[in-house]
Amino acid sequence: MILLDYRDKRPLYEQMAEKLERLIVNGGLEPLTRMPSVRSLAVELSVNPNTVQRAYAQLEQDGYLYTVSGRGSFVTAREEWQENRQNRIWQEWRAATAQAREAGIPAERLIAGIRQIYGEDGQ
Amino acid sequence: MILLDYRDKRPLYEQMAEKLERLIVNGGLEPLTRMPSVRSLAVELSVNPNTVQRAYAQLEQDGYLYTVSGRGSFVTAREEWQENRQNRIWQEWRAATAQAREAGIPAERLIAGIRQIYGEDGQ
DNA sequence: ATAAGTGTATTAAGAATGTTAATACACATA
DNA sequence: TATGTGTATTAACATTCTTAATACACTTAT
Repeated sequence: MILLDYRDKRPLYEQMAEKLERLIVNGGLEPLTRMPSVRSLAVELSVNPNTVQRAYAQLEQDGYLYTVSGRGSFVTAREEWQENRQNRIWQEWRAATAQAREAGIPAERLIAGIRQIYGEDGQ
Repeated sequence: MILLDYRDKRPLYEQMAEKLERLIVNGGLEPLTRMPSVRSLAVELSVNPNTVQRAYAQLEQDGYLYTVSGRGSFVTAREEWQENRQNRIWQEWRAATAQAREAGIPAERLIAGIRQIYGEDGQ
């Protein structure tokens, strides 16, 4: 399913969470399907079950997974995690924009920045 | 000059740097004037000189101070630190905007956000 | 020259935090 | 009731961070 990189200096659970998130965002994990159990994935990757649990908890916190007690963890429906993700990013963007205003960057410059970033190739 | 808050859980140097930055940004410290020496401010606040040094180093890194060897640390000219500050904030804003694009937030929503944030009272 | 004032580099001790593992618990279902 | 699920708790270990002690380098006034 995923592969850990031991040259990566980040903690295992963070690395796992990031790889799984990317997998979900890129459609590599079908919504509503069950994730591997904490223990089975732990065996597969040779780590402690708690490490997998922590990665799952992070993904659940971010809305990518949900858990049914005793049955397992499942991938959230696309529309749902997409909305959560957009809300998080939107909050951060607003904070960055408020800072820009406070620093005296004119609104016109921001709008020009949007044109540039949204214009680069795609869209 | 400044006062440390011991209920604040952040490290001393960070607290000092933040308070001094605010002081400079708000015009409480005249550009081109000398800062208190590392040792004198350390005595005044009852901390180790290295702690003050670290705060000063941070401020210098961010362009708020500059140092003349053997003579002391001085407040940077307003235009200069303002430009540094805007550059930092601009970089962060661009990153946030690129993320917004990747998450599928439409450009129009961002532009509306700018109107709202820049419109709130002042301008 | 030299003393006193500046910032800075180096090192170490200690504290605080973060990460992983061990273990036991609670729930669901075959 | 046995097996499979996620979760809570605790502890050990590692890592990072913070502060202090000390010595160094430079400038300037005496």
